[in-house]
Formats: sequence, structure tokens, C-alpha cells
Amino acid sequence: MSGGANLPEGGKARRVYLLLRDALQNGAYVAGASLPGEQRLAETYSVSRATVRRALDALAADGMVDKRTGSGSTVRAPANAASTVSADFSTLIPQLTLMGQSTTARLLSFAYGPAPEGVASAMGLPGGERVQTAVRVRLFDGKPLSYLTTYVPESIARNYTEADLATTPLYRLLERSGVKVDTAHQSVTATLASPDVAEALDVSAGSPLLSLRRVVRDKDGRGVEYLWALYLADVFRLEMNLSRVAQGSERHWAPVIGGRANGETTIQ
Amino acid sequence: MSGGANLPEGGKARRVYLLLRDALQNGAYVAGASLPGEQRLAETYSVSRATVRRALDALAADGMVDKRTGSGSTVRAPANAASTVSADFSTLIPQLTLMGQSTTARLLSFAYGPAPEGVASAMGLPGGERVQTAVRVRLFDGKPLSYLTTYVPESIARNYTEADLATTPLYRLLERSGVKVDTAHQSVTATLASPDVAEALDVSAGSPLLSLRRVVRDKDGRGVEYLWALYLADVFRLEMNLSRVAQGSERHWAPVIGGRANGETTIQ
DNA sequence: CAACGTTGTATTGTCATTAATACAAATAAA
DNA sequence: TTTATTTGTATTAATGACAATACAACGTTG
Repeated sequence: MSGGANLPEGGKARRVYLLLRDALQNGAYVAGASLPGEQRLAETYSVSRATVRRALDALAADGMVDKRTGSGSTVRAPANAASTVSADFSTLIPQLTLMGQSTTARLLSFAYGPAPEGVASAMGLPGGERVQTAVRVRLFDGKPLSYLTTYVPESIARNYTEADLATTPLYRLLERSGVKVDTAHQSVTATLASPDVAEALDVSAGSPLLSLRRVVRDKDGRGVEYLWALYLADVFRLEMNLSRVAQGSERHWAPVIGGRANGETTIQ
Repeated sequence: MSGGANLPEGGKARRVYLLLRDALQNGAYVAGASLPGEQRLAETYSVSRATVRRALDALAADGMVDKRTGSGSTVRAPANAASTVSADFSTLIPQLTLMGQSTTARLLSFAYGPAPEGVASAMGLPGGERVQTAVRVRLFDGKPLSYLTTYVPESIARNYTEADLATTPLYRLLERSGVKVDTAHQSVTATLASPDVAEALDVSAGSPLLSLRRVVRDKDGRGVEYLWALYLADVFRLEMNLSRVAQGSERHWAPVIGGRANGETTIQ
């Protein structure tokens, strides 16, 4: 685990530690300013001052806050902002290619079997259709970035091997298999890390994750890939630029595809 | 609190309850199938069987699982899926207008003061510029949906009143104030609910939230609004349709603006 | 029927956490 | 300087969640 490893896994101190760390990373507490006193924190988090104390000690050990006796705890400059990955949705997949050069993928599991209920219906597969299920962890800069579960119809998946999956991005393999990728639908929400995912990503269970589900279809509307991606929230961001355009009488927000205002789209 | 209210707020049982509920809602456990045994669950979550037991009882009370002595616990059909709000990014703001009719906004705080560091730099405001800070909770169908914090430069914000904010969408007020909204930048990630946000949204602290930050600029590139929105992950989803298009030699994913394949973009 | 796995129930000891202190040391504000 | 607030440290007792265990009741499977 990255930080606060000495705190017991399921304990209250760790819970407070995680909440405080999350708040700090989100800029809820302004940098340089001082945190509320230990007594105040104990009240807001409904724990004793001793518990808050252990959480703050862990944060101080991580270099996220400075503790000064007599004064209080102050927020340190976020030195961790350096290693953040962000993605523009419109270039999401090509970007992962680009990233493929600086990232590693670890294949956790690989099997063929009947498609789960939700996956089959989302892809528009007949019931009981067999799919290849692969679970991978993508590492960026040596540290875990995402937990990926992909489902591909067996007929397509038989065109590449297990070894291919560990090295080549999936969409490349699909194209190589003659699949004419056409449309995709994405759904983004937030989740908590379950124990198994947490272990694979080397974080605490209950850490916030960005959950992205994507169904990719070919020209005939057949589902060729179902992706369930879980991104570490403190490492990954989904960025998008919008521009207001007139469309008939209504005005809409149209996404800006190409020219990015700030060029830090790929890797900061 | 919606469910599992009898479980102690910071205790392990509630933590397991939240993780299990989150897993169930994400379809990690297939509907109709049976959950792992209490002993197995106790091992994976690193707690005693008694703790798992209390979590399962709470889930059963919520109607999410069925417990049958001798057999095991089975996943119930997700009857809650009915009340889900999703948004297509390209129509995000107009849609909130539409929603404005069926949703209520509760104004939690309203004040003028110097802009926080991160907000000022993101908006491109001179240091120490005064902004109006408003915190609102948006209710959908009587239940909390999002926790919104908005920052607007004082010169613009003086054009509307506190009462306006409680009734009219902010972007409307801006347009009424003569602001020519032009571009926006959004950044999406995941977070945990802090105690104060959790209380306002009527969920447990540590619940997963979708965090959206948006900077809106006018034609001259001046920041006119900074929005920090926290959406309840189990109620809100960000949906997007993409289409593969050739762009020079590279192929990109272009967002589909208008015609939606499945019309359930607004409110399901 | 018999064996096995599962939930229901009860018991008991342990340990983390809380609660209620108290006081020293450092800092900040009056 | 004086006062108030903060962290650092220590102590003690009570509470309650938790772990570990055992066994009964029930269901499933063979």
C-alpha cells in the first residue's frame, strides 16, 4: 500500500485517514492553509481525538500535511500532482496506444465461458453466448493505474492469443482480427474498490474508483467488445473541452475534438 | 440515511455493507445467483462472520438480497434501477434545465469572499478577486442527487439575487446578466463523501461520488463560472456515444451529438 | 437416508476505541 | 506580558465492537 500502511486495514483511523487524504487531494482544504484542530476534526468525523491523531500522523508521514505543535496542521503543497494521467474521451483509445509505450499490462485472468447476464444484454448477444473474459491491470510509471475487465465474443477472440493480450491493446487485436469498429457507448460513474480489486491496484479497500463501461460495436451494430474499466481516482481524470454552438433554436455544448487549449491531455 | 441505518456509522459492519451494496449495484454479483457463503465473505473482507452477518441483514432489510437459512443469500433483481439519472455531456446544461422542472434545489450557503487559490487560477482571475460562493443540493424525485459548489466573479454575480439561485439554473442567470458563454472545460473523477457532504446528501460518509469540475469562459476567455459538482454514484451516470471517424491518417473517436441510439438520456 | 454446506443462535474473551481527564510545551493573538 | 488555543503526552476506566467458537436448524446434494 502506498501510504498510511501502519494503520490497521479496516480500522477507524484508516477510514479517517482515507477521507482526509481524499479531501486534501481534491483541494477541499486549501493548500497552505491550516486544517481544523484535532478536536474539531474528531467531532466532524465522529471519532475520538486519539483516532484523528493517528490519521494525521499518517498524513504527515506521507508528507501531505505539516504538524506544528502549538500551531496546528497545515496543508502541504501537492507534490504528487506531477504523476497524474488524464484522458480526453475523444482520443481515449488512440491515447491508450500512446500510453501503451510507457505503460505495462499485467494479465490477471484469462478464460472462456458464457457471458454474464448484463454483459450479454448490453452487447446484444444471444443468451448463453460464449465470450472471452480477460482481467488486466494496467501500470503507469510502475504504479497501478486501472483494473480492466474485457469481454469479447469467442468467435472474434480466437483470432489472438493470451500472450497478445499482455502486450497489445485490445482494440488493435480486434482490428487485426478484421473487426470493423464503428460505434461505442460509454457510461461513467464512481465506485468503491472491492477487496480483490483493491489488492490488484495496491490500495485500500473502499478507495474511490472511476468506473467506465464501454460497449463497442461494429458496422452491423454487433457488440464486439465490452470493457469495464476501474481507474484509480487520484491518478486518473477524464477531461473534456466543450464549446457552445447554436443548433437550430436551441444552443448546445459541442465537444472540442482536436485542438486542445492546454496540451497536457496525455500525460502530465 | 437510505439504508442500513441501524449499523453504527463508522463501524466495520457498515463498511462491509457499503462495499457489498456497491458491488451489487454495479452488477459485480450476477442477479439471481447466490452470494458466497458468510464464511467466504468474512475471509475476503477480513472480518468475522458476525460482522458479515450484520451487513447481510442490512442488505436483506433493504431488499437487495434474499437470505434463506440452509441455502444461502441470493441477489435480488435490482428494483432500484428505475430511478436513475444520466446525462449526456454534450447536452449537460440544457438538460439540467429540463430537469429543473422536476428537480428542486436547496441553497445551503451563499456568501461573497476572496476566491480560493485553485479556483482563481483555474478561472484565470487575478489573485484575491472576490467571488460569490454558493452551495446547493439538487434533489431529484425528492431524493438528493448532487452537491454543487459554484464560484462566480462578484461583478457578474451582483446581477442576480440569492432567491434567484434557489429557483433558476445558474447558467440562465449568467445569460440574463449579459454573459456570453463560449467555452467550458470539464474534469471528471471519483471521490469519497466527506462527513458534511454525506450529511447533505443523506448518505454515509465514504460513499462513492462522481466529481465533476467545470470552468466556463466567455468569448474573451474570462472565467465566468467555476462549478464543482458531486453526484451520487448510484443515482447519476455520465453517458456518451462515440463514433469512429477517419481524421487524416489517424482514426479518432468522435462524440455523437444529436441522435441518441437509446433515448433514455435524460431521466429513466 | 446420509453427508455436507449453509444460516441461525448463543457464548465468551479480547482488544480497539471511546471517554474523561490532566498537564506541559509551543504558538498566536490580545 | 497575558491569555487563549493548539499540539504532545500520559493515564485510567468503561464500553462496545469484534473474533473465535460451538452447536442447532435447515436445505441441498449425493
